[in-house]
Amino acid sequence: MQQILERTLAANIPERIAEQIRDLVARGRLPPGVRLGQAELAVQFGASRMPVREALKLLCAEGIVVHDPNRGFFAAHLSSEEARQLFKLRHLVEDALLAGIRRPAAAELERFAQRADELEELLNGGERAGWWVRHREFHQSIFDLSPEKLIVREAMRLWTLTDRYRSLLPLPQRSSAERTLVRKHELVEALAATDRRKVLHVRAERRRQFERLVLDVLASRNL
Amino acid sequence: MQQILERTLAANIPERIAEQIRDLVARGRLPPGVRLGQAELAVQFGASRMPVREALKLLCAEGIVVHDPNRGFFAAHLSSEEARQLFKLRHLVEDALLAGIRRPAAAELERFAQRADELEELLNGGERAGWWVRHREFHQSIFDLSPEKLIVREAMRLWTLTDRYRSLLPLPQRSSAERTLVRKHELVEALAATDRRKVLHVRAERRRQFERLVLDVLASRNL
DNA sequence: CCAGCGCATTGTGTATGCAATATAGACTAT
DNA sequence: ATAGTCTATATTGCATACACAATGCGCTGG
Repeated sequence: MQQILERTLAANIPERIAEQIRDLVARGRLPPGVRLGQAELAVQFGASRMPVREALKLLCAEGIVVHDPNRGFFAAHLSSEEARQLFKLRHLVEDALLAGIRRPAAAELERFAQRADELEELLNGGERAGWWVRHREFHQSIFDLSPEKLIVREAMRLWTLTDRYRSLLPLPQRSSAERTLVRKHELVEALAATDRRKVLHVRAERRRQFERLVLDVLASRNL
Repeated sequence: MQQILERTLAANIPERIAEQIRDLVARGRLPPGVRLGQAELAVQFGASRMPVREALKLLCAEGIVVHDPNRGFFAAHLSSEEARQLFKLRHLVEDALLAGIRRPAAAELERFAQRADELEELLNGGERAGWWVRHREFHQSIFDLSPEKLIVREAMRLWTLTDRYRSLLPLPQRSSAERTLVRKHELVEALAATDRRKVLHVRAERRRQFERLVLDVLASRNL
């Protein structure tokens, strides 16, 4: 089970570990409520308990891990109530953010289109693993068109928090996935036309669709 | 300079230390950009470097401390740009929050009025130290009228972040302080009447006033 | 047989030690 | 004189070690 630290851009160990754990949680690999033993994780990541501890504290601050003092760290539980509030915040923050994005340069537009194509490829290839991270990157790069960096960070934090709920969702159907991709290209076109209203609208619709799916699943499981 | 850990409700050491440092930063005792050496703080708080480190990481996640890997922790800088974005978020979040508060029970109303009076007393006594923490508590108790606990936490986080900027402000003039108090009692009345719109309006106005003051000071100092 | 208590075990929280990295100052060469 | 480099020092980051708290189990007594 010895899982090695994958090479990433982050220089320091705690962040790398946090990234890994975040991913494991997001992909449902570490189910909600599970105990996150420090020693166990330490050997899994080939580090000592201290960086692991710091990573857990980080995730704790992000809200995807909870910490009972003297008892330990646990993967945070999911609830429809939390989901609702998270989405409410996301709607507020992302709408405000997208309302103020600048027009992308030609090279950036190129890159957006390219990324949208990549996403299409990944989807056709049936790879679900890489999909969500690329998906996230794609939208982050859109957010980055805003000069309000602090708000962008906030938006991404909320994105991460809601992302945990994706693991609940069934695999996206082929048809719905295609609809999503159409929307992505719609988005790129809107960006090209500097049609902020359109960008905002497309994103908001997508977000609300996601929200509906999540809340439905949660309701059906009495969470 | 041996500063002892004051007794507080928090059980664990890192949180207590974080609280202290947060306070020192908020009161301008640790000016922006200053180096926060781990060993130094450790001896000041009579603890070892590890809890201090965790406290710093905590504050780092909160955004009032920044961390250059392998270089150390520093008190975060202030900037009008950050302030603007923080206030933008506060406006969004608090407006949404206050729009959904419930009517306080009779006992709670009593408590609000009492707190407003306490604030008046503190102001007359010229005590500036206790004022801001009471002020904060007062508004937190209003936020707590919302069932959306996660959003309340978010609001308080943003409150803390903007609170750093208070240290820039000159001492409130007597007259303006009285105006503020009038507004507080206005607020309590609006709460009593379940007039959400009024509550929202009073708070929003206050917030924008604070924002203006902060941005003016920052502008005058070319920050 | 069950409830309550005490002990052992497990795991967290904190302290200390050591290696690695950044910083400052002096020295050298251009 | 100034820029560059090398070295000494201070500080961070991680690992190890130890103290303490919580949990679970067995034992005893009712």
